Amino acid sequence: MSNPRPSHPSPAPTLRDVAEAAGVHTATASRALNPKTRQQISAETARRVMRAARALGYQPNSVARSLKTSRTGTVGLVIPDLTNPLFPPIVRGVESVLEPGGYNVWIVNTDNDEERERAQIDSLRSRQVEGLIIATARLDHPLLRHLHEQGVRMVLINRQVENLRVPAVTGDDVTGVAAAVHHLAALGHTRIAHLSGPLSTSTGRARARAFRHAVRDHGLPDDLMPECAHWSESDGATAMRNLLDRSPGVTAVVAGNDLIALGCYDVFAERGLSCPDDVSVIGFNDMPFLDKLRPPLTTVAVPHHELGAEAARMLLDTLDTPDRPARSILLPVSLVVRGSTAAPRTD
Amino acid sequence: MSNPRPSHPSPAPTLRDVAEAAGVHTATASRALNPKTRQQISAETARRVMRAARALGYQPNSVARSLKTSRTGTVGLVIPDLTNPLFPPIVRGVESVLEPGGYNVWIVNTDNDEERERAQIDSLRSRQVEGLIIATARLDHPLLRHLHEQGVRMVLINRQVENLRVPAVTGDDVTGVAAAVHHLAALGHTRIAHLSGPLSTSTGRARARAFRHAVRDHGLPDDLMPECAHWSESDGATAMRNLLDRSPGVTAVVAGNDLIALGCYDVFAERGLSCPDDVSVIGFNDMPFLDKLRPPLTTVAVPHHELGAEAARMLLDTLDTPDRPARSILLPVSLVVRGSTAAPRTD
DNA sequence: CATCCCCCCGCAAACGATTGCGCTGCCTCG
DNA sequence: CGAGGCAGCGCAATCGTTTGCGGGGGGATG
Repeated sequence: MSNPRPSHPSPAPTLRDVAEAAGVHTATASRALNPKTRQQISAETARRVMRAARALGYQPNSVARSLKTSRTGTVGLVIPDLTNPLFPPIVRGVESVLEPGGYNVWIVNTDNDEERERAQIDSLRSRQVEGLIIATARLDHPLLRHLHEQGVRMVLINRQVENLRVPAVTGDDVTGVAAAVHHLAALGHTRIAHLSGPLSTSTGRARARAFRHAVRDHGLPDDLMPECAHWSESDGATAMRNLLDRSPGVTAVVAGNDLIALGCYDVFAERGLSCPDDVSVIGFNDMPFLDKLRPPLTTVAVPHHELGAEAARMLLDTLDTPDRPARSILLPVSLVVRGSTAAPRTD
Repeated sequence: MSNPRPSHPSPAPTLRDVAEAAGVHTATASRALNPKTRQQISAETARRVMRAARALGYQPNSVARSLKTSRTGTVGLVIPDLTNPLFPPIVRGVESVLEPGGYNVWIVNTDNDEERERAQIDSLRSRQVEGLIIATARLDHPLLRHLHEQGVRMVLINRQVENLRVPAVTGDDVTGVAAAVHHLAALGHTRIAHLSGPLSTSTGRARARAFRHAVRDHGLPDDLMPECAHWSESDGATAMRNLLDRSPGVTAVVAGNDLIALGCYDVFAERGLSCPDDVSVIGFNDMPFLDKLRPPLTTVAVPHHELGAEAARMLLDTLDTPDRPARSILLPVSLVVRGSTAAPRTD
């Protein structure tokens, strides 16, 4: 017979209840339940306690435990928007190393809003997270510096902050962009544009700078670099429209990321342009299902899962040994050539 | 001058520190800081306390607060895999109503593994979440019943459990599948298959049943219903291969979800079949970027954000008034016709 | 048989906040 | 001038665990 009135549950059993049921003191019960301290207790007593615990369905109250031990076993993961397919793999990567390491991950979204970011991080801190992994793309604002000064352990993903010795892990944007430009140049393109992400983000700026260097290295013009207001399909589309209107000679574009590239696809459809025959496009990130697009999108694959995993490893390191000097690492990316790039039309 | 040794941070200030700085008792400080109780304190004192708090950078320790008040302001959100594009919108939907409601959301992944699910839920409970939103697809297993008996407040997404009065919100699968079948039948298809999701999931079973009814209503055969082992592209592909081998006459398929439909695309590419000319496909869910596929996938759009938001509203309701009878709601879905469906070839 | 040691276990103090209760002192009113 | 009331604040208990310390009892040893 199941409980007919689940709305009036008996309160959850506490350690006291277990101790009483086993006829011991709470201290003894506590030690018996903790594998680390169990050897201080006679096997017989330990058995009795554990039996009582399981009979009562005892679950330790980790709020109380955290208060006493001042360890929560929790780290915060700050991302802009879970809905961006970029981030779920990062999240899973982080979890894949933190959970076996005994930590749980608390995810918050900031929507790239400074105020929300502050509020969310405050909330995480008041919940006593032991560390932070920050994967938001905003360039340096005082918050990070402030946190660092307060001794908050953290590691950054996809973001560097100038003059701040905080560990960071990022994809090798420079090499990725260079590979993309080289690929297009080798196909014979001479007027290559870059639809950059917002230059207020560290990633947007890095890729734009890398693009400029890459085209210069090939002796190509570096003035075709409109900026998208956001990393979104619609902003990519409007940037592409403007570009086409103002610089009709463009035959290839390196998009700041895959979403921006998708925006280009929309414009092609609008204007009856053919990709890759009329214009080639390269994305960035290699988010899922790009191989099923029309045409399949050539892009730069970034190892997002690894990005997350590596960041998590670095955080574990800094939690273990806080004095370790902050190192930053760059993960290799790779150009994956699909169907959205081809030699320019020769007419 | 920034702190040169962030590895030895001064411990975070406590309410005591604030109280001492303001020259009052902790009780007074507590009341002064809490807007609800602030009127018990003289304006002058309150000001002094608040000033001291902000000077010290005081952040209330919500672990201690939770222990005392036995309220954590946290609810758990249990999903199978954040990487499945289905879930991020649900997550955001949940957050969009819970955060304004004063709650924070803790997300966990189960990977559809029973053991992981149990462990994750245990972890959430030990952290004293006040409610649970469960969006995993496994059919009834004893865990849910157990939780319900223990009086755990929860609401289910995309899942019903038989004989259990737990609120649930789901998409209207029956109507969606019927619309898909009707669309195909109207185009002239007579041999329509269903690549069902795993029948161990509530969704898989519901859609399969709905499909059976729908084809019968149209006087069509109901024996073309292979089951996919998982909701994945690769399992969709193998099911499609088998189907094609055994029932070459099939001209249209209703896939259990979009991923399975994508698996069909892979098989078409392998075998040189044309979609929709040789065979039509309909997906389910309308995950992002389906309009950019080759061909754009016809699918049934499920309002995932709303699913999450509605579930969150129901959870808020049950948290407020636990005795309210559990109601379940069905959200309307809609067929969105794109390029993957057409009349069968007439040869 | 006495001594010592060590194994088990209980005592009690924390962790940082909240909150019912009661005390003080001032103001008001009869 | 005295009594009552109330505003403002402090006292101390409490939430559920963990953990240093000490004590009692049993076994081994001389």
